[in-house]
Amino acid sequence: MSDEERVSKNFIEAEIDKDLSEGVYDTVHTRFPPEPNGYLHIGHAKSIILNYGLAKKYGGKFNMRFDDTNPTKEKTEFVEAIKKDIAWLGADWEDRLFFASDYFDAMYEGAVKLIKKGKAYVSDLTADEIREYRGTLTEPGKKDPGSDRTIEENLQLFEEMKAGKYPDGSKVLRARIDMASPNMNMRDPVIYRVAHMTHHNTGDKWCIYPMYDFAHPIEDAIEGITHSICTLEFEDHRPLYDWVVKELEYKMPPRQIEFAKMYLKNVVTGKRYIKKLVETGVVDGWDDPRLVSIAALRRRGFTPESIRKFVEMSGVSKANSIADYAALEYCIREDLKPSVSRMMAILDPIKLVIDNYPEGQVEMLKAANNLENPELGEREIPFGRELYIEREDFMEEPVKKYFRLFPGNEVRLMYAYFVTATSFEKDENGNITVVHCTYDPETRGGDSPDGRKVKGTIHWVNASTAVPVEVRLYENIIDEEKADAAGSTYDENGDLYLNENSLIKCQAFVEPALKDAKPFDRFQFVRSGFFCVDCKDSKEGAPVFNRIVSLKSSFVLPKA
RNA sequence: AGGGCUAUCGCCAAACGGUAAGGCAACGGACUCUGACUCCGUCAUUUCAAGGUUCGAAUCCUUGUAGCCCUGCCA
Repeated sequence: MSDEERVSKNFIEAEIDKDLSEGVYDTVHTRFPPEPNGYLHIGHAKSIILNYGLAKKYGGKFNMRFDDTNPTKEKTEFVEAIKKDIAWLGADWEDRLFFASDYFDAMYEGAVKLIKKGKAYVSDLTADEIREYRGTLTEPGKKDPGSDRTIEENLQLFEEMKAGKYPDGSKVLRARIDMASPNMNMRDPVIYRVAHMTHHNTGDKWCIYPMYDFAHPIEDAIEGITHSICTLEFEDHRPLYDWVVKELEYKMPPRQIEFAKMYLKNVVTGKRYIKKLVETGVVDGWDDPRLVSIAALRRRGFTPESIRKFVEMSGVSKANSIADYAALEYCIREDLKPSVSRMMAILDPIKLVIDNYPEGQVEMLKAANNLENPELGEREIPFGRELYIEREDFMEEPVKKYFRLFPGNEVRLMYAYFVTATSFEKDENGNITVVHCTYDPETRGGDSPDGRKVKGTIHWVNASTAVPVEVRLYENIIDEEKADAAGSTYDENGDLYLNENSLIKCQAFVEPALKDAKPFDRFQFVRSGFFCVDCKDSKEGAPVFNRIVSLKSSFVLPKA
């Protein structure tokens, strides 16, 4: 048995197995049904991957469907964005792209059928009155006066609603179920409302629109969905879902199964906060790399594979949960580790001058692109007398167990030579600006012929050929402490709130090969993390790098 | 006359009456031309609590406790 087969089934798969073995269904057909009223985020990704994965696993089908039954909130603009995100995640709906609005005729017929069965009636109550009549959580509701109407009356009234005879809010169609039900959803729910609105798909054809609870089961049934998977808050709606498919007499009614949404720790998810962040200019839109919309994750540099892995790793259950962002980070590292080139970039530079290296000379040195994956090949890097190294790679007075550069210490310049620090210069503020060293010409390539070892290896970029680029670090949405250090604040609910300090921009120096990096190219920068070329702000010859994730841990100076 | 759902390690999450998987995180140690990676090791005598049934309980029963959802003409 392989590791993969050993992974236990989640509870939805267990239910599907049961349905299949009992002959309730002979196939599995799932769907992802977003309302086109905004952008998709990591939470939706879970639903998409779950639904698509289930269909694939059981050799069934997966539908894409826009649940567009409320024209007041929906826009065509979102339809395209959502399709793009889902396709990017790898969920393939083939030729099955549907709109709930395509079924408005069938839904209308369904409503007429309910009226004819005496299971629905037209109400004249206002929205406020309906609320009053519905009762409370502990008191039963009251009978709607409209429920005494005859079938003929209801039929005519509903027809007139459809014909546009009544203004918005004046009449609704209600399902006749149980005004005393402890389940509020069953207290004669409204199933059709009047709304004189232009729909993004059907235009002005309709002025009555079905409600979610009535429309959704019909959509599922029409498409032959077997397992209608949704989130926990719809659990109380399941009796109504079942009521609709039963009263409408569908031969193979779909079945609703609910799972718990998953939240991520320390990320901004609330729509109104994001809106505020956009309005105040803290973020540059819904795809700002600090956010967790699918588009933001894509722009930041996450891969579809990493998100899929994250979802699979997280599992599915009915217990509310908040996942660690660290798990997402793990997934992207795992994906990128073997697949991207490992380049050298200096984010916080100081100069290293090799005093015994010939002035003006530049030589080319070979470097493996990824030592763990030889398929990625090699490249040549220019090397010269003056280099940039990381500020943290030199210490005037080394602390214990520091084995990088300090006066008198020998280290290896990665893929280059052994060097020994000799002296250094400071500016008027006492900051080190230049470190002087000598190199051992015998150690070209990074090994000493006499077998001498060095404890430290540091990375570098040749100063005369270095390319200055903008590098963006997003430290603070990952970890609470880092967020605090970066000056982020929290709202009254304790949710993390970003401010302008949440983004750190550095002017970094990179290898010349990186000058022509294209949007979405990904690299590992030695000891700095994984980076992706920004798709919005990069220009020809001047890539901007977003840090996707840091390496697991960076060197922290021990306390002196 | 409220109803529904959930509770297993810091975080996810298996276990379906047969004696607490796995992953993330964390912590040791080895290795290293990235203080990364990799490797090796540690990490729940106990499953929200208290009772009960049973040879045997995370699983069944009882009673509590805590959290989430529901009173849109939103989805």
